Amino acid sequence: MSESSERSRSKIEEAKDKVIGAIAETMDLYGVTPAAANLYATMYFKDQMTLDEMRTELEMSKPSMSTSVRKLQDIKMVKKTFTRGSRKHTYVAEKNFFRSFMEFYCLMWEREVKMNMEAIEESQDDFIEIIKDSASTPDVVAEAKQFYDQLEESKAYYLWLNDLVESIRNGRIFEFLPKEQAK
Amino acid sequence: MSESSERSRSKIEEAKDKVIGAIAETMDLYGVTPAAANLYATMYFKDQMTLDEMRTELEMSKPSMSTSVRKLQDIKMVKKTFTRGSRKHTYVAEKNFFRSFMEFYCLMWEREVKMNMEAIEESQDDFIEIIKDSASTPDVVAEAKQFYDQLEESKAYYLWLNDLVESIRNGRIFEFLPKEQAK
DNA sequence: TCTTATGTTAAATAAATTCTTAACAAACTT
DNA sequence: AAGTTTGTTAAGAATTTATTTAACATAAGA
Repeated sequence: MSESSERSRSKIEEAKDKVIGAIAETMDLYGVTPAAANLYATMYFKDQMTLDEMRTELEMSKPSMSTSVRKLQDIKMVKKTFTRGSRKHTYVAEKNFFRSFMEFYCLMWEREVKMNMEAIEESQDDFIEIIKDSASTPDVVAEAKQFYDQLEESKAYYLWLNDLVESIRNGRIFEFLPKEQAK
Repeated sequence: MSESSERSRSKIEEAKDKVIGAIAETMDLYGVTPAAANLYATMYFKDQMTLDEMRTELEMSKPSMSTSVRKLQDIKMVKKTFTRGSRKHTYVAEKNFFRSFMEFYCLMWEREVKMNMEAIEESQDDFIEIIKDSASTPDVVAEAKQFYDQLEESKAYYLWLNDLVESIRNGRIFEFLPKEQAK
C-alpha cells in the first residue's frame, strides 16, 4: 500500500471516530455501559461483526463483547444475522435511528407507566381504606384525601405517556411530525 | 395521640412509600443518583422542604442532600422558594409530571442533537476532503462516499428530534395528543 | 465586630459497577 | 465419538461512582 493511500485511510478512521465518539457519549447517558456504547457506535459503520472482530477492534475481552452485544440486543439496537459458511455468530447494528428511538423509549416508558400505575392503584386503595375507617381522625382523613387526589391527577400523565408510546409504535406520530421536513 | 390514630398515620406513610419507591426506581433509570431519586419522590408528597428536613427525613448527610437538590434543580424538577421569616433555603418539587417530562427530555435531546450534529458536520467535511484529494485511491474514495451518505441520511433523524423538542416546548404536541383523553 | 447558623467544597471512605481472567458448556468438524 | 472452536457463566480485580466526614465559606443576627 502506498504512503498516500495509507494516509487517506487513516483519515477515514479519524473521521469515523469523531462520530463514534459522539454517539458513544450520548449513548451512555442512555444507561448502557461504555463498552456497549462504544460497540454500537463502532458497529454503526460496519456491515456486520463477529465477537472476535469486536474484541480485536475494541481491544476488549470476549465476555465483555458478549454481554455488551446481548444488552444491545435487549434494547433492539443490534440483531443477530445468519451468515452461511461461518460458524461464528454475526451481528448487525440497527442503523435506522428512528427505529432505535422507538424501541428504546417505548420500552422504557412502558416500564415506567406500568410500575408507577401499579403503585398508584395500590396506594389509592390504601388511602380509601383510611378514609373509610371510622377509627381515623379527621386530620388523617383529610390528608389521605389530599394524597388520593394528587395521585388521581398524576394518572393523566401516565395515560398520556401510554398514548405517546402507542402513536410512536403505530407510526401516527409521523403524520403529525413528518420524518423529512421542508428545509 | 391515640393508638388507632397512630395506626392510620403509619398506614398513610406506608401508602406514600409505595409510590415513593416506584418513582425513585424509575427515576434512577433517568440518570440521577439514588439519593436524588429518593429525595424527589419524597418531596413529591411535601409542600416544601429545607435541607435539614431532607436530611432528617431521608437519614442522609447534608452534603448529599445539597448536591442532590442541586442536580434536581439542574433538570428543573425542584425549584428554590422564598420563605419569609426563615433563614433556611426552602425547595419545592415540580409536581406536574408533564412539565418534568418536557424539561428533562428536551434538555437531553437537545444535547444529543447538538453533539451528534456537530460531529457529523466535521466528519462529513473530512470525507469531502478525502474524496477531493487526488492522492486518494478509488476504493478509499468509494468508502468515503459511502460513509458520507450514511451520515447525510442520519441527519433526518436529528432534525426530526429537534422538531419533536420544539413541538413539546410550544405545546403543539398536546393538540395531537391531548392531556386528558376520553376513557 | 464577633458569634452562630447555614450551605458548599474537598478529601476520604464505602459501595456499586464494569471489565477481565478462568472455568465451563455447547456445537460443529473430522 | 473425540477434539476443536465458539460462546457463556462465575468469580475476582479494578475502576468508577456515590456518600460521608471534616474543613471551609458565607451570611445573618446579636
